[in-house]
Amino acid sequence: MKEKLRKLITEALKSLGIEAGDFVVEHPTDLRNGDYSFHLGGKDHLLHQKIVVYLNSNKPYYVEEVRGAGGGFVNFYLSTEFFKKSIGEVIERENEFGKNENLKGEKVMVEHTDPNPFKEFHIGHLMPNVIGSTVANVFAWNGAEVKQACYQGDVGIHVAKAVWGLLRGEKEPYPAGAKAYEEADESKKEIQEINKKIYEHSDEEINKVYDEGKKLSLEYFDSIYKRLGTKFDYFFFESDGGKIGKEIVEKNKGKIFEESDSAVVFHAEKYDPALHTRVFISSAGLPTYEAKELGLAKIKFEKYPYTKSIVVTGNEIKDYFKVLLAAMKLTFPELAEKTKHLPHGMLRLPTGKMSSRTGDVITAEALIEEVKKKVKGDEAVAIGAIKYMILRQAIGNDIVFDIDKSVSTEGDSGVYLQYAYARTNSLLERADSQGQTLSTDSQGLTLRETHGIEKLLYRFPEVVERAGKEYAPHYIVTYLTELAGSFNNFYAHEQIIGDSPESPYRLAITKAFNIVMKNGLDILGIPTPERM
RNA sequence: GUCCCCGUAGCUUAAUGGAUAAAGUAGAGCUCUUCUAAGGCUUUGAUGCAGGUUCGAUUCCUGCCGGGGGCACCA
Repeated sequence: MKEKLRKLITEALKSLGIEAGDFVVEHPTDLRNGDYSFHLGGKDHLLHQKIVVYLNSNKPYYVEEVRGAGGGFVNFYLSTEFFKKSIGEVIERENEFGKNENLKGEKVMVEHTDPNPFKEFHIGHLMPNVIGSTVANVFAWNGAEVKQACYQGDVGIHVAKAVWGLLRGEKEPYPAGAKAYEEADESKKEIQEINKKIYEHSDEEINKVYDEGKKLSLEYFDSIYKRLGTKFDYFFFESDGGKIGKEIVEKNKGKIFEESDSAVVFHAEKYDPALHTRVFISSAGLPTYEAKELGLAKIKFEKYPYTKSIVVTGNEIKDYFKVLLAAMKLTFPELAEKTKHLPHGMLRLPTGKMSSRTGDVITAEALIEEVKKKVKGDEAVAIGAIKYMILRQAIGNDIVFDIDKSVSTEGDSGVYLQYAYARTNSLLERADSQGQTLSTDSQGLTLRETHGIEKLLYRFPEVVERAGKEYAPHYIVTYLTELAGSFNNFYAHEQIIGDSPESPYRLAITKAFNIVMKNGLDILGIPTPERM
């Protein structure tokens, strides 16, 4: 639609002998200002008038009227015919409505969640998990072939800490190891020794403890993915990335990487003054996360030759990732170009609530259980509430998770959307059982009376498209919330004007709303209970 | 010290350089009693400060104030 109008405007300008220049077709925030509008800039009133007159006398069926407005805006009001047709289109395409093929042929890999074996899956992992899988869905709806990957830190000092704890029979191996590492020099040395042995796979006893612990950890993660509805296509491990990464760095030592204090580093500030030096291979000869990630990029591409690789992680490694990309640009320029880092904020809880027995770490499961308590044990509602809270705002900002707000039944919550969807299910079912039919012919209902629900429904595909272009799933959340509000409004208003509830047109709108809500929630990964 | 991110109604958040800065919630008032009131209507209320660019700035630039994060062997 947007493109059609853009073309229309360009043609109009051309036939008026005006340079097309830059203009943006957009939705006015206020529906009274039309369904679409554009602005030419400058303040040539005469020109402005000429365009409006021209467009009005050459308008296609889908435009009802073109009006000039103050400040040089030109507003398009779409026709009733268009809206009726769009409702029909929603119903016809059903669970395909909203999909487009903009990214057809693209192969996208989204890496997210990345929990570390031997450690807990805490609330911090919920952010990348929810954001990553939603971004993956959004790209799929835009026509791309999408694979989801999980990268797990199965080697490194944190693992050594946990193994140290396991070897001593500690009940909570990781916290015990972490504490000992900080507090006792002797333990620190032991842990570093273990770390090396894990890399080398050289000690029988450690291998046994390690393998068993890793297996248990992965099973534990699997159970959480199941609950959250996450589906990974690939699992990568740091132990794999490390090996290859180290080779890559060593091959380029003296060229890209330099030796310094017996470690191998990359002086990123040489290429960009805003960046800093980072260690790629430690003085103990072990690859750091930087080198591992370099190796990972290669492994990923060999498994799945992507055209785009998205890595979802926390904000705190934003600068580090820039350094990594700078290094990748020199080693694998073609991969660096395809890599996009998507940093997100932290998930925090209001202080004082939910202290965890294991210390200051709160597991994802504990949070889910806590939310469940508030919703009569309904897992689908609890998961939806959590996902909604994460997705409702722009990626990158911190979130203070307020449990009570997350399960609020009014306004801004996942429950509200799930309820709106479930409600239309029963309306449709009732109508169906009474043999009522739907029709997109308005039968006496005018658009004014329907309060603009159609004016939102047809926009769904645009929202999906924009969410993909800007990595902004929150556009979809905002849209669905607005749509649900509009539907309530529409429904309440129908009661007031006394129209028959069995109006075929109303039924058609209800059906269309039901479809869009379902599709939207599917993209967000929010469960859609049929009944509530 | 330096680099990056953030600062919008009481609170939580929106706003591809555009129109009277948008919602939810909280506050005030009103509304049904046949279909889910988990609803609807009305109302109060905001861009940290000072400049600059622009026809037009929450958005871009500079400085300041305030909060968070990174800055060599953790990830």
